[in-house]
Amino acid sequence: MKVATFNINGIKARIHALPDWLKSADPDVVVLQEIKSVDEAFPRELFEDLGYVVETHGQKSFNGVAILSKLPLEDVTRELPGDDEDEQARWIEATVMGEVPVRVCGLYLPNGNPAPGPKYDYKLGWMARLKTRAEALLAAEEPALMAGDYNIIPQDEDAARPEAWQKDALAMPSSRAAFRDILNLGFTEAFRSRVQGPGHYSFWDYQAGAWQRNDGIRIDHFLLTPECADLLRDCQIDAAVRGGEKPSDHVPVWVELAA
DNA sequence: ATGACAATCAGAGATTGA
Repeated sequence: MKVATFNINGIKARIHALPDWLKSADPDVVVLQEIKSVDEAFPRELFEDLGYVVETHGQKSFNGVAILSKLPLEDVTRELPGDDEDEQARWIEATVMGEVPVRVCGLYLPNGNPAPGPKYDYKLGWMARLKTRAEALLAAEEPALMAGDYNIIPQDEDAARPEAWQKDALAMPSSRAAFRDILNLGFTEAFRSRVQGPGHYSFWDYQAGAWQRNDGIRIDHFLLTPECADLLRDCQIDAAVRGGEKPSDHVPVWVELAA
């Protein structure tokens, strides 16, 4: 079973690029971030025609997440628990009924800039709620994963120019520590469990020719429970998608899971 | 230190992003 994450930076703007990638990569499940659309405006038929079940958690203008799946989904939920006041659409989860059922959580973690400030406080608060949900996933002792745009550069090797990010909410020591606080509960970061070393990125800014200069950062991640890590067969970044027609600034990252 | 670029909503330019 191939599960992917892709921050598409607007479904309307990716109406060609996303189906094109789905046809070539043929993932069974995709979690999308930044659909930037309300549920009613999401072009679900486009993906249903490609064989996907569509579950969205949309919002006007900003944020918004979704799950596309060729396998049946059960128990879809759309809120990260812990703050009833939080109006931002950044979380969706469902159980994918494959050969082995897998709980798949799709997340769009807050950017947090400028830091310090209220947006950074929101990021850290959101990560504290994420940790609580992560603990519950571990306690269930079942295959589960949390995938999406974490807006975290885990280590200096995950940026082409780490010095440029030192004071940024994506790479500050307190941001990295909050990420490790979750990882260290017992999750496997899928990509780093299989690939070592610098030069692997999932985002390149639209500005200043970042793609052409390979000035990227790696901020889209998969965290697997131990039971899910047992199933991990591969994890790759589809970097070439960034060079396509009218691309998102992020590219897809995917895992292959097998019993 | 700033802006570069893109998307959204709206119907110009502000806001957001990373």
